[in-house]
Amino acid sequence: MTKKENIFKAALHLFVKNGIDKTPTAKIAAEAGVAIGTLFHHFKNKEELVNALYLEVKSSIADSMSSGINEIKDEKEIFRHIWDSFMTWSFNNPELFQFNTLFCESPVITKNTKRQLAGETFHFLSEINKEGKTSKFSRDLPFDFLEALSISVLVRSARYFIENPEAFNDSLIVNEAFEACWGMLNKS
Amino acid sequence: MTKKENIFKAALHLFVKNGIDKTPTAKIAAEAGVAIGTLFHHFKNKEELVNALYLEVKSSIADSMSSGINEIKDEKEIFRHIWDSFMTWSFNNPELFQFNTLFCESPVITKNTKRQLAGETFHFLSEINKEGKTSKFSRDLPFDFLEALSISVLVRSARYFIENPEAFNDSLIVNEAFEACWGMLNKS
DNA sequence: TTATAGACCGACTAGTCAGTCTATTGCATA
DNA sequence: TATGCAATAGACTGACTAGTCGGTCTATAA
Repeated sequence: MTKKENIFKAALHLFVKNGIDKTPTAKIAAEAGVAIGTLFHHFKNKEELVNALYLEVKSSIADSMSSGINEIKDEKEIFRHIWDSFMTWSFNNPELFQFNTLFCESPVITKNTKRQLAGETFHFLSEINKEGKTSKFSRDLPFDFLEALSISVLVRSARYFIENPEAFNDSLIVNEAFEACWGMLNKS
Repeated sequence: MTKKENIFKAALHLFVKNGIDKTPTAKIAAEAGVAIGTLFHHFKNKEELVNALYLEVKSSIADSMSSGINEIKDEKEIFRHIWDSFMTWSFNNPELFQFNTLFCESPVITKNTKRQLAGETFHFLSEINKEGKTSKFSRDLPFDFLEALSISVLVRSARYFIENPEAFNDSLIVNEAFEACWGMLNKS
């Protein structure tokens, strides 16, 4: 593992644990086993490090979600695929997941960087559902509202599974959680 | 308005706008039109100020939710009452709402203080729904999971209404949003 | 009129942190 | 071997911040 990767990993860990503002660059360097100068050799400043981490999250999550999605036709199945891949990704990358939920609204994340994740991660949702302004979900609400609600439920479910790993191994619970989300988006 | 109240208000405003860590006590004092010494006369330290603000949120929200809830018997109606009062409170107190969502998980909030809000605000939920370990919601999920999901949807809906005030004046949207949440918690 | 309490003031201190600077090492190519 | 660039190191600087301290001002009570 390169020193740069070490810095990355240490920063992720400390940011999630103590918050970005409460994490001195000196501590990041120390945990990475690297001198301060080295840290600032690889990243122009702290902000750049944070934003790099943010893009890392973004690409990691996008990778895991996009695979195989184009083959699926049925809408509920597509949404299920999104659900499953997000849950699995979150469960397997709890620190990246936490970094995302904790800091995706942080002002340290540049507008430039920002335009990409929270929106783009779930861009699939938009692509799939929006036709003009109409949603394919049957619940009669503005599309951006439904989108916001589903993201919020996706994220909260993932957090629950991280905190209760045994629930994630119980397919009855995972299914029912998905149905709960689906039931929110669609009239019965 | 007393100077203490001014400090309170300025702190709330700046914390929500810039974050707790990025708000120097000096700026709070300045915005409150008060000397630094005065701020520290009223609050032992910055942490105490934050925690005081937190308790303010808590009591404000609890006040608005508890009124009249005991008269209602029908379960869906009770949940609707919770829904309505939370939406109204959030809509009328957007800065308190934001303070809550932004900082309720912050480590600056003492464990002691913490034990009270996020849990207790929606304590109604628990009281009303839990009987032993069984939920009165028909969705077959652990109660704490359903509770987490409903809080998350409540909060996200409130945020949507704050950001889209015209939607909050459209009772069709408000009703349908409630039904969406209800549809998540209950099988059809 | 004097005494007491406590709200209020702001210059100051001690410490922290992001980022710089200068020096050294290793490695690749001429 | 010589040259030059990327990587590494860590002492250091300057800006900033939480909180202090000695003291003033005001209002009420004795």
